[in-house]
Amino acid sequence: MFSKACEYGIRAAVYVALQSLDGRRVSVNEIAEEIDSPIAFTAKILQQLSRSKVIHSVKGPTGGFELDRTEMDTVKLSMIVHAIDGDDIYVGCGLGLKECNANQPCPLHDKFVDIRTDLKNMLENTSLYELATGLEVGLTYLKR
Amino acid sequence: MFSKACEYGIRAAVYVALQSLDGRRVSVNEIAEEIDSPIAFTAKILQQLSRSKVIHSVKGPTGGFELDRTEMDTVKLSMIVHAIDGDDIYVGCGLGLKECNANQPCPLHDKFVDIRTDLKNMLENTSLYELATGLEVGLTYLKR
DNA sequence: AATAAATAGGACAAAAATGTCCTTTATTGG
DNA sequence: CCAATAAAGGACATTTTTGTCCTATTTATT
Ligand code: FES
Ligand code: FES
Repeated sequence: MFSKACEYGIRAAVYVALQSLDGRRVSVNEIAEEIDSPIAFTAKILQQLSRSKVIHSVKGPTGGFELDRTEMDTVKLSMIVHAIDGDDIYVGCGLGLKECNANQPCPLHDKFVDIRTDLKNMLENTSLYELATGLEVGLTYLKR
Repeated sequence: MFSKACEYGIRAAVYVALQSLDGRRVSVNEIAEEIDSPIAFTAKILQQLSRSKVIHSVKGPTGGFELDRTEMDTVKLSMIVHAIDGDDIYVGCGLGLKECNANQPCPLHDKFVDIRTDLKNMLENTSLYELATGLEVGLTYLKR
């Protein structure tokens, strides 16, 4: 469904949001540890997220990654997925035709578009805040 | 969503079904031509589908790939996806945790499972016959 | 100013997915 | 039997994704 990079990216962003709720800024090392991901690879992904304004980065001692409270509401999963995986998942044809086109649909088009639309809506309506709060309460996990 | 191999596999299987409706057996070359896919790679995928009993293969002159009419109804997309991409799409965690586990869910679990279940149902309820008939009537396309 | 801590970024490495080529095996028809 | 045809399969090549390592840059602290 999502690339590894995207999975790590979402988990990382949720962790940053969670810690930002307590006003804590977090380092790449801490993030990678807490979401159980390869450190250097995670660093690349955090760079991408930072460039796409999904999270903020601060250099130097006491630096790290953070998010302000208001952004946790406005940043939706769709932005993260788009920043890392691009828009294939939103506009691509399920059977791999050049583009999805309702005028010359592939045999799976109608059924596929239904699912894709649900997925898109879900991603567009899910904020980092929402995901972070479940974690805070101890109901969900970013690693096992 | 699906791998390239899986996309080609579905398109190939639908084309085989379509031609089998007319009692025509088709070669790898014809299939690759008609679904616009790389020949040798398509051959490998057809081998997989044949081994998984999704389609039948016949060697030698006048050989090729075919499906009997009754199988077109019983073969569902879920079988093709499972044969080629495995069961990740059915049982994997959306955020990449080792396995999807409702007792220790990732933050996206509930919402992800909804989508995944819809996708699973769609694949399990869609037969090759259904997809082939749309093609036959000229309403859908396997290449553009 | 010097040091140290932290992200940014480039170059490289490994693994997986995608794709190609060639030989083998089975089968048909002459 | 022989030749031709088509799938099966093994080995290899290319591309993409995933992952690592090292250096540069920024900045807080002393
Ligand atoms: S054309 Fe294939 S999903 Fe729309
Ligand atoms: S645990 Fe992540 S989707 Fe179920």
